[in-house]
Amino acid sequence: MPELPEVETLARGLQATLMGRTIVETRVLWPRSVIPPDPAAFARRLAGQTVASVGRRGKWLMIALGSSDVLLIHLRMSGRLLVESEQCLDTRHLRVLFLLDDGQRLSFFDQRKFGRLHLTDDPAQVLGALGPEPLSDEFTAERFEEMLRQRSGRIKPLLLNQRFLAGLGNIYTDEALWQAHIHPLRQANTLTVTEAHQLHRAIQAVLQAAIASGGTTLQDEAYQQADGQAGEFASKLVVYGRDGQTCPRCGQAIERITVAQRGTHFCPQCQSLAQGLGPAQG
DNA sequence: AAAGCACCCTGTACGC
DNA sequence: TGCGTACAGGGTGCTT
Repeated sequence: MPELPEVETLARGLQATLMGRTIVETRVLWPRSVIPPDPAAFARRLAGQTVASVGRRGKWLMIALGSSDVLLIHLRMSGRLLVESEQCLDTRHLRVLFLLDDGQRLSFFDQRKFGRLHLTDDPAQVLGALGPEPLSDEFTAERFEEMLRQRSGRIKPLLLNQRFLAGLGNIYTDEALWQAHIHPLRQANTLTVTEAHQLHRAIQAVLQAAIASGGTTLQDEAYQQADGQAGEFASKLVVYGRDGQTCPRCGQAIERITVAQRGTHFCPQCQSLAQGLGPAQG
């Protein structure tokens, strides 16, 4: 599933390809993929617009256009964006198609139809509610520790909450918690200062390593970089999808439990719950 | 504030 | 073989 590293990789790839390109024509094959949901208006508004820049905020891809319009794209579960040549004819799961002035096309595929293309001149309305960027200068260990102190919920669902922190999904949350030796059910405000700092470092390390590998492409999965390449990080996952396999740190079997309706992978030995489920003592 | 659930979808994996 | 059902996932919105 596309999380921050996958969207970042995609944004970098698209930046090189799309900068300065003009959208000649837009074809919406699945109307619910676009916001506002009037495909004709969506297409009309995009016609003739030129790409000024491609960026990312959380899991949102941002394509800034020549006007004040921004095309915000969320891939959700199965969305894919590919720049293709004109003779590419695979239209399976194709939802939106942009014809570009250089003869190429930008194709939005989305098997499960959860993804959204949001055309707006006020991106803050969509992005404003997001928590801090985990790789930004503002996201310091001290700030993270402060954020955690104010929350009494379980750490895993909290990390998945995009209003708390932007960009983490199920895969990198499990990996970061493993790296920081923290059990997914730990209550956020019971983490020690040391643990909070470890988790902060783990989140940044996991995201940076994944970006360096071009993201994670799971088997039978849709995610691809803008040129269609698979990401290389899947082989470096330690806990995600590896239940039953041994923990490379201690040799214990990785377990899979359900937390807040999400499959959760962790090492019961390294990520002990013993240090504190309830409120901090003394 | 926290937690649970339904919803949006489809392909795959399973039981019968 | 083939049908029905459970499940995976991110995010929103509702209820408790």
